[in-house]
Amino acid sequence: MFRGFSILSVDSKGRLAVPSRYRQRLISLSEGNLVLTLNPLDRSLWLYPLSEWELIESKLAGLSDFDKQGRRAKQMMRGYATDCQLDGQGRILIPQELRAHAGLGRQAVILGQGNKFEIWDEQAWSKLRDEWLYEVGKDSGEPSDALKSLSL
Amino acid sequence: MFRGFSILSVDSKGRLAVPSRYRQRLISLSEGNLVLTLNPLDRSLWLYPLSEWELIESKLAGLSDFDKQGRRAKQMMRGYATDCQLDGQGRILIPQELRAHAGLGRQAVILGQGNKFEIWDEQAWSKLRDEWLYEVGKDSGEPSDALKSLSL
DNA sequence: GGGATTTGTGGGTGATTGTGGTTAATTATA
DNA sequence: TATAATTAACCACAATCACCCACAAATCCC
Repeated sequence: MFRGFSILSVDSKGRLAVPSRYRQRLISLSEGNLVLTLNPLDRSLWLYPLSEWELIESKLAGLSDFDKQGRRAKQMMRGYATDCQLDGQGRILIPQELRAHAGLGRQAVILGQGNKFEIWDEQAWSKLRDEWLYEVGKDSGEPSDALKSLSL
Repeated sequence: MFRGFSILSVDSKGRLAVPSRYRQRLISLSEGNLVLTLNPLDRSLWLYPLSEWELIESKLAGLSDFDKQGRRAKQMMRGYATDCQLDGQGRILIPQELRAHAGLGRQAVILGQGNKFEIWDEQAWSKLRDEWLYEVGKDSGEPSDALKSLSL
């Protein structure tokens, strides 16, 4: 399971270095074959090892086309799914289209999220984090049932 | 279960020595593998033995991505969860980002909190403690039902 | 109380990692 | 087919980190 946080730069060619602590695992999981796609729920990207992506793909195939949310998620994720490979320096190239969707500027944040990574524009991410911390801290907002019962 | 209190210094590189009385236990629990993440409820950090963190992670994995609050909790807790290892001197390195979240200066406080440790900036902690003692002393705040029936 | 040991703190150094750039290959376009 | 644009492979530098050693303060033990 992937976890953890890094700030990385996206260079002028749209390349992003995957933090080295993950590389070995990515190589042994799928020989460094990765799938990058958009996150249909946020303005960010998801990066899967190929083997994990294949599981996702079969889950998506199971979603009914008559459920609108499901259909859209399917379209987005599959439609934008891009194969990529770690280069010699452990970087991936993020296609223009996907960079635009996530609003990726010079600095990006990469978050380990279990079976995948999530990639955000650095500023967008800090904004989101601050807002969330504020919400949670207010201590008046209504936590969802799932959260209320969560003991950490 | 961890308990107790220590004041420790954070050196210029952001390292913090785990009090030696805990080290043996941390090593036997998870070979000195620890996970440091942010405490979303306060400006402080949580330090888990890896084995304890894995329990938390599986709780988080159960939250739905289609529920916004659940998704955010997952992103934040997992995203900031940083693997660390005790170094030869029994220290951990606290990443810049996490230090910033907790406002960690030169002196830190580490509190045993059951399945984890809580790490505070020393000044922030004393302030909080004093405020809390003052609040409770006033005896006017409304304790929740759960607290009212608590005998300590 | 005094010596020995453990513990916390600080710093130096070499290896690793992230980043930027250059050149060659491939693909697309005119 | 030639040219432009894009992508891949390669190299080099700079910042960071892990590892090591050294010292001082606290603690333990006789």
